[in-house]
Order: sequence, then structure tokens, then C-alpha cells
Amino acid sequence: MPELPEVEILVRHLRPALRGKTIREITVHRERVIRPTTVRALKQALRGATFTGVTRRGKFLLFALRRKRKPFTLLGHLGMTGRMYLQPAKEPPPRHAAVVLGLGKENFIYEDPRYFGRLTLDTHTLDQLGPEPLGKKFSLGYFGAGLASSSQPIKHRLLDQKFIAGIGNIYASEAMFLAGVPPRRAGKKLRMDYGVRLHRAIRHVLKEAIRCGSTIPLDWRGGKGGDGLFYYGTAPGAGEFYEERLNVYDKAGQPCPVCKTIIRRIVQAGRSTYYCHKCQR
DNA sequence: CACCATGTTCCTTG
DNA sequence: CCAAGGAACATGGT
Repeated sequence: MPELPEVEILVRHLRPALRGKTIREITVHRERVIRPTTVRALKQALRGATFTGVTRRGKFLLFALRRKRKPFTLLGHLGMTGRMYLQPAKEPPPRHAAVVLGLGKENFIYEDPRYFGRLTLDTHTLDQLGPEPLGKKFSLGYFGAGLASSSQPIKHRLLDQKFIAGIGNIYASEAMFLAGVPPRRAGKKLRMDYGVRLHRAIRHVLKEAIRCGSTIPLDWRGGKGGDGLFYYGTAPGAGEFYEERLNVYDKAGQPCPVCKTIIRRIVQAGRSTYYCHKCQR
């Protein structure tokens, strides 16, 4: 589920749910998700620490904590299949629980069937992230210069987290469609008027996804009477959102919603790109 | 069995 | 040093 909008929605739910809660127990089921932090170091840092806030940077979650008056950050990433949520401590952790933090009556669960995500004390990777696409530093000038200096295909550029933090495979295709930009065009060969359109489209698709609570099917199951417990995952009845909101992603073989041309799927840098050959040229 | 998957990181080659 | 391409990671869905 996780691109920038999904992480943003998750952060907004986790922030009030975690604030003020103290970690009493730490269980690491998969050491690879905490690397390079060791189990010993993680336990030493987290035991007795209290959550003071949750923020986002690109697709990363930043858990602000304080222990013995000293503030520090725990960094989270959902990879492809990660989920983070609270559940009653009496319920058994899910099959693919990677890390479980005991908070008293509740457990903070980080589960991830593929274990591609992270929950670590090492925040070094944040230094390399580019600007937030919805922030001030992602200016038209920055974006235009970043494209003009690159011979890489536009699609490839959009996924480069050092250039822009938070765009993933779904919203890259969607933004290019809205802007009428051909995915294989080299950055430096894109006409500036299309650069302007793409810049606007990126912000638009991300904002819309956030506004909808996400374009991807997901649902928050409030516990009994909205007590802060919730569930991050697919919603049985959310299919309609998905169909309506996404124009091209995963729509190969289906008609373009604008011109009815059949949507194509190509592979770039080992990943699928979906586009309308007629609208994007 | 085959192929695909919302992401990052590492390694090789040029 | 950089860029490009591919594999690896690990599991589940179709």
C-alpha cells in the first residue's frame, strides 16, 4: 500500500494513537528489518521510551521518542507489503509479524510478509532524500532543472528518491498520464510546457490520494467505538474507489478513460509502466 | 508451473 | 567518480 499518500494517512492515524505511550517490551521476529541496528541496541534504546510524535519523510515514518529526557528517532519503512497498527495485547500477533512493541494494553505491530521494510534506529538514509513533492522546495525551477540535466527516461526520474521523495510506481504512471507525458522520453528532451504540466500533475495526484484517504483500497477499522485501535489493509468494499480513481495503473488492455485507446504496459528499469500511447506523446 | 506485485539496496559492467 | 542494468530480498495472489 505504501507510497507517499498511504504513508501520510498512516502517520495521521498513528500519531494520536501512539502519543504518550511507553514501550515496555520489544520482540524482534525478523532481525533483517531492523538492520543495521542490533536486537540488543534496539531493546536498550526502546525499553522505557515514550512516543512523542509521528511524522513522515517521503515514504519513511519517523517515530519521535523520548527516554530519560533524551529525544531520539525510530525510522520506519513499509517496503512493499508492510503494515503498522495497534491491536489489543491479548490478541496473537499476525503470522508475519516482524517487530512487536508492547505498550501495555496494546501492541504496536509491524508486520510484513516480504520483510522488505524497516524499523530501525539508523536514520542515515534520510540524508539522501530529495525534497517533499508537496513542499516548498519542490519548486518548478528545481523540477525543471532536474529533468533538463538528465538523459534518463522521465519515469525513471520520478522514482528516484534522491530527486523527489515519495513518488512510487503507481503515482508515477498516474501523474504522467494526467500531464500527457510519454514515460520513455528523456528528461532533457521534455518540452518545458510539459514539465510544468507534470509538476502540477504530481502534486495533484498525491494531494487527491491523500484527500481520499488513499486511492489504493485500504480501510481503517476503528476498534470498539473509535478507541484508537485500527487496521491498515484492504477494504472489502473499496474496489470502486480503486476503479474510479486510477486512470492507467494496472489497466493494460483496457480503454483509456479519455480517448478509448488501449492502455499499454511496458517495463522500465524492471518495473511496469502503464500509459496511453495516444494521450502521452 | 509461470508470472506478477505499492520498494530499496547491492553488485557488476561499462 | 558516475550511469545503467540486473539480481537479491521473501511471500502471496492470480
